[in-house]
Amino acid sequence: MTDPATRVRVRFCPSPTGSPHVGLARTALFNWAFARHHGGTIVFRMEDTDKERSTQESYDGILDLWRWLGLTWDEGIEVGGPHRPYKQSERGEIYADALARLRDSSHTYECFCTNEEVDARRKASGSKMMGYDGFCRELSAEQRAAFEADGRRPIVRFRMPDGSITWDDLVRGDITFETENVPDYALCRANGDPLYTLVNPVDDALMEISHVLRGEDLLSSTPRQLALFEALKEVGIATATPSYGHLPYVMGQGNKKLSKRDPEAHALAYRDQGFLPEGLLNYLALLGWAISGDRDIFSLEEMVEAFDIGDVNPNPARFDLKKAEAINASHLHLLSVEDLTHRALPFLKAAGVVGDPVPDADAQLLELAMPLVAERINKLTEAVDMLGFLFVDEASFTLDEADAAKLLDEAGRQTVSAAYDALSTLPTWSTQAIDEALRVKLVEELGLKPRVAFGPVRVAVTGRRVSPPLFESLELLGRERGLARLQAAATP
RNA sequence: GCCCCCGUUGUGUAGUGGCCUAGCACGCCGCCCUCUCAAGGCGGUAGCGCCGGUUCGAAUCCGGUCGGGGGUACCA
Repeated sequence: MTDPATRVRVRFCPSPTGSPHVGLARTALFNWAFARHHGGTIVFRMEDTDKERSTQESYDGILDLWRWLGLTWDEGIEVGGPHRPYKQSERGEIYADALARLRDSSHTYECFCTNEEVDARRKASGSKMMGYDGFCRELSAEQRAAFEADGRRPIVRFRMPDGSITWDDLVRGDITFETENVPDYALCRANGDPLYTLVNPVDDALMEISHVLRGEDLLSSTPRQLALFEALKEVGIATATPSYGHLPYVMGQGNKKLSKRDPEAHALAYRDQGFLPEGLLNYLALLGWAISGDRDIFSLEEMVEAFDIGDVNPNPARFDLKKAEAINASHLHLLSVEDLTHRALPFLKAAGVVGDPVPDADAQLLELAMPLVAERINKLTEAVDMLGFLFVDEASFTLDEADAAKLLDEAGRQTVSAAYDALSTLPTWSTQAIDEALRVKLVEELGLKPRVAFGPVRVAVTGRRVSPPLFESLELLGRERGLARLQAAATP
């Protein structure tokens, strides 16, 4: 439970390795909503201590994602603040100092063991414990000298205390580990590089983080960090221990964690597919949280208002693309046509549907056409497929092969030809007039069922079986282009 | 193996001892609407892992069991 007297400070702390995962975005969202709900501060620091795996591309991708989603932060990379720098790769001296203090207070020791030696000892002793066995805890001067003479460079290990460690997890309640099950762990590589195990708690301490909301995958490292915090307080680096809350896993198909290999795991892909940030965010919020029993469409503001970390469900959540799309569609349909047009524009430009900059003629046509598709698209990219036929110049207009093959057979071409006859002398080129003329000719005179009558005409005019409404489309296309397409499709 | 977490329809969830013959949403199926596709409307499908216990009464509390997941790195 959050003590209102505690000022809330949370952090985003991604590692710039690979493309950002939807689980990472979900974690960021919950931190964001939690902090905003409590009027707290959000710190953004980049955990780039793994030089091997960190990339600039990943770093940029993470920032792009946060900006697209609108997950703002108050302190940290790009914006600065009292605890700079906010990239761990630039905080080497801070970690070296922490390490020195921990060593001087005997909370750490140097370890020369190789994994092979640890494994061999475990096998020999028949121990069930998998981690480090504490062999180097109390090394004699002779043993050290022997290792050093052997050319070995030690790593630094944290000396876990005896007893048990319990914390009241914000989403799971009391969790207890016996420290005998938590081996001494590495804080620093043999080459001197500090590890996540050290830098994450040290920075949380120094940046005065009050609440750590993170993935369940980090749950079992919490006792180690809690123990480290005690040591950090002793040596004057930490003043308080943050509260921890472990968010449920985001699972993929079957029962495995959604991995980077799964295409739906990549958060930025949703932007590129034409999801709305509010749509993705809303869906992500549903992965472990609900605003109420009978509603699942809500805005970020509503989420901030209602969010309580204690309501988060600890069960792992399966990522369901269909539901994500449905949620996104609901948000899309909530948009005004102007807003929708504005948002779809980048996709229309990128696909070459409209010019860039947008010519007046394109803008005017778009204003008329967008209302026709607004209700029938679920993602912004679908506007491209729906509207392309209106903007393409006649020379490059093509029919979808499969659709044409299916509907523009001999009978279909005759229907299109009849449609041409009905429209070629139409006095007024309007939706209503086109509607009436085609119905009289095709339905009444030829006796065709409406769906049979209009199918071929639709393909002739829009190029596809799925399109905006036919009569409106014809009106927007204009008499000349509309008739030309009918004529072209009527002849094999 | 050891440690930890989790367990409501296919999926996400609501549910904190009686309002639950378990609600909502997505999905799926059917119908209506209909110029296609959507949207919209209506209806249907399917669930408290299991076994004990506590209680007048349990999805809700307790114990056990089974199942799933994660951790067990000089990754984060």
